[in-house]
Amino acid sequence: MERYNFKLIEKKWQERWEKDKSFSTKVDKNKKKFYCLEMFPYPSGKIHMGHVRNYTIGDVLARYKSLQNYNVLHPMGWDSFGMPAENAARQNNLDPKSWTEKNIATMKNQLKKLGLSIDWDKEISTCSHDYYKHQQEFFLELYDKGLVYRKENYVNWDPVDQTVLANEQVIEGKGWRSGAPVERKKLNQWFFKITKFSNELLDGLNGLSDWPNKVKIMQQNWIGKSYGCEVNFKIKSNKDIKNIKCYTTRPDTLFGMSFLALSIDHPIAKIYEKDPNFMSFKQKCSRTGTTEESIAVAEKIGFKTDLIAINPLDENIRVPVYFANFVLMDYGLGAVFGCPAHDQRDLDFAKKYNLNITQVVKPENEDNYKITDKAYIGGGELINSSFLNGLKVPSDSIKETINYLEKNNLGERKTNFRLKDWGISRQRYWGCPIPIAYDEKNNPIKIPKDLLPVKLPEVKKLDKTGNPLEKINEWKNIEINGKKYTRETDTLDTFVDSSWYFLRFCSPKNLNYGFNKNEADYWMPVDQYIGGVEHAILHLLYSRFFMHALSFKNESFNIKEPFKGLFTQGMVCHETYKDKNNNWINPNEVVTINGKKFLKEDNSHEIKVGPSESMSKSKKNTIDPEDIIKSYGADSVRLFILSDSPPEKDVQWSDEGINSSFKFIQKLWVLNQRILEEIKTDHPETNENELKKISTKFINNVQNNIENFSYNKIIANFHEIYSALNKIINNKIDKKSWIENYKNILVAMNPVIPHFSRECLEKLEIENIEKNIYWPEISKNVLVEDDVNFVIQINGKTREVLKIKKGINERDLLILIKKNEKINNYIKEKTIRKTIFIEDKLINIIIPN
RNA sequence: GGGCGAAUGGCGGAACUGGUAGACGCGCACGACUCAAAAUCGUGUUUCGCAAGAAGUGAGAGUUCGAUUCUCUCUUCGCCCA
Repeated sequence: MERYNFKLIEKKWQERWEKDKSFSTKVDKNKKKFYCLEMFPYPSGKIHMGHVRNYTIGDVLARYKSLQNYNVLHPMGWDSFGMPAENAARQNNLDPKSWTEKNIATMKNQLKKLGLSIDWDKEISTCSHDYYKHQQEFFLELYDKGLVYRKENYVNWDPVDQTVLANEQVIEGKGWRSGAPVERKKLNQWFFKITKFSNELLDGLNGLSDWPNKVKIMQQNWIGKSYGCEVNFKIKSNKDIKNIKCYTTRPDTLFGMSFLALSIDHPIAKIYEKDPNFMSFKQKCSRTGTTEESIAVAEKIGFKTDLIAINPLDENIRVPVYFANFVLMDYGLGAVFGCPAHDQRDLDFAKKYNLNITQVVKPENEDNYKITDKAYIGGGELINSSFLNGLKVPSDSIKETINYLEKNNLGERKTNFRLKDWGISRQRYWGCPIPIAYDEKNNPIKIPKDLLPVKLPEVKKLDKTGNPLEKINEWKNIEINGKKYTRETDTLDTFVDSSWYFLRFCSPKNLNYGFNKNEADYWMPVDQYIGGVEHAILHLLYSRFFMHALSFKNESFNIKEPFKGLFTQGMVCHETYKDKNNNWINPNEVVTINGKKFLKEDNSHEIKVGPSESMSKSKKNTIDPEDIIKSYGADSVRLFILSDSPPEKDVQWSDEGINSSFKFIQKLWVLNQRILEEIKTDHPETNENELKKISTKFINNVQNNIENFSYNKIIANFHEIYSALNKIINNKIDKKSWIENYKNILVAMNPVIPHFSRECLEKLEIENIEKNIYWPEISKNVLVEDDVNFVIQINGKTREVLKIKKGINERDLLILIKKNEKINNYIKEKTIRKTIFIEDKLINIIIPN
């Protein structure tokens, strides 16, 4: 028999699809739409297995929905601005643009070989002028709405490379490339006012029923709404400071207060700037990075002022005021009161500076609880708190304290958010220029719309340090309406690029605006968005914000939630290998002999096998999809990447696995030829309905499993239908029935192995086949069986399973099973105490032991 | 430290709202074909036991006629936040 030649067949269908523009879609209001989107890739060079998994999952769904006659939008583009291009350019002396374009060409070609049902006419690339032009328009639109502003903010500064570092480029407080200790530096930066929508972004999560719960919880925690109050402290001082306001979620612990701590960026700090001791303290603080984590890990240090704060609940409690490195200016009010007994950070601080530790919460049922090295943060009842004593912590205590503070004008109930405004300035070349210029007094002006896009100047070579845009004077210095200006040299965070690309896909060629209303209204929101969980917070939150921002004060656009459904897939893992010198070894340098792994070039050199970990270049455990497609074909890869694990979990790549998928397709091909042979001889008048039954069951299972994202079970269904067909192939089945049912089976396989399925469908020689390929309607009554497997239990243990006609009642059943020798051995000579009877399912007979 | 989730054969994993635990695949074993091997096909494969049977879903309890599924405690691991 002829072997399945995937090389020829996959090429044939990919060319056919491309020629026929099979996946190109237009707005069609008579059809239900389905917008299926996978997170677009960064063009880093080649596709990796993570892409293969992501896009295969999406493609199965897109093809399935197409077969169900949805109008499916399934586009692809490139998240093509960003640091890797810049780094590669610096290292290899080339320009980011051509590096990026080359990568896009390579990866596009690779994606095509996977046989994805993508509408390539809608391809976009965020680094192209016709994309970022509209982004600049949006920036200005948001600017006009008051959602963009400029302020001074701290950044991670690498003093050696003279550059700003992203948080992930700071490793243990040092610059990732230079290794120099990172400093805090203040820069003027642009911000999106995401906090304006804190409440909306939080509440909006409730409507997202097709999102994984864990992602919603992560976003909820990130937004971090807290209920507390602002407390006003009177200050005793010889300076002109009368009071300080603190934000707290635990006003009920006020009686345990032993100090007040200010951020070094607090306005009061200005007064101390003449004090050299304070300045050296500030200097010390600036050596800590800007991330919350680095601040949390850093040693807690303070600078004692001459101020004394008075407890608003009892003016006899007077405590010192410190500046402290763990207080952040942009959370709350940049000032907190310290209650060491019930906050670990405060306890560490108090021990260091010998401050009082007063316990004010007594845990329930523990009368002699003592605070030692650990702060007590649980509930209980208030003690040592004067008129608040006995209140239940935290439920009553917080409420009552705030009531008291408000009544006596000592404080005010406030909700607070952890979410900070989104800093969008990046001191980088390879990004979207910010459409702003400055006059000689450094006042920003908008670049007029008719001068957009502000194009990036081309550079042939990047210097090793600093931002090249600052050095290109002919670009930087401009004239607008005869006046001289200097351009903004920062570019936009690439998260901005990806915050609206899904909207651009609706009308990728629209020239005068980022999208066309008609098309956006039809396609949006994305019905199913698929990508890695690593974007669960930032990318998804920023995209949601961007849609809120576009909808804000806008009567013609109101799409606040861009992603109706979200699915987060797991990673692709592989075993790791090391040689005797502990060097990582790539899987394709390893051979297996008698179940042991050896170095390929030297078969006597055994390899240490490490645990399976997510594929990464640093551990060298990557498998190149292109190699795999070349030797096994796209359908085998698609089949395997879905088969072993549920898509939301990690999957282990293995040679045995891909090999078995390949062999399975070969087996399906052999089966296909046998069926074609079988169909040639008609057996009219035969009343064979077994085929109808198994095909209906198969389609039903596949359908359910696609809709529940149980893609691994679809592959199990494929194996089941294979063996079922193998069993009945020699039954006398009439030709019409064969063609109809087998066609339906092939269609149901199509989303996963489209080339194979399409080729087999062609071989069936059905007239006008193209129009006949649609997801089969199944008649559920075919699935209804006359007999059921009835479970007979004795004292809760299954003793027998009987095939019995449906609808039997308990009495008849008991008569029947008494005739069964095995069961009767258990129950004869015993009194039946009780029976539990569940129709068509189970009987449990309870007898004395 | 907090939040979320997971734990089932040698391995990846099935088991719909509590009702036959281990679908399907990998691996392994045996058999067929072959001088032989590969490939292919067939059979078997939770553990103990020759068998009848018994035990069994991380550990321990609980609810129930019946628990992988529900409740509580604990252990380990993963992810996110700090």
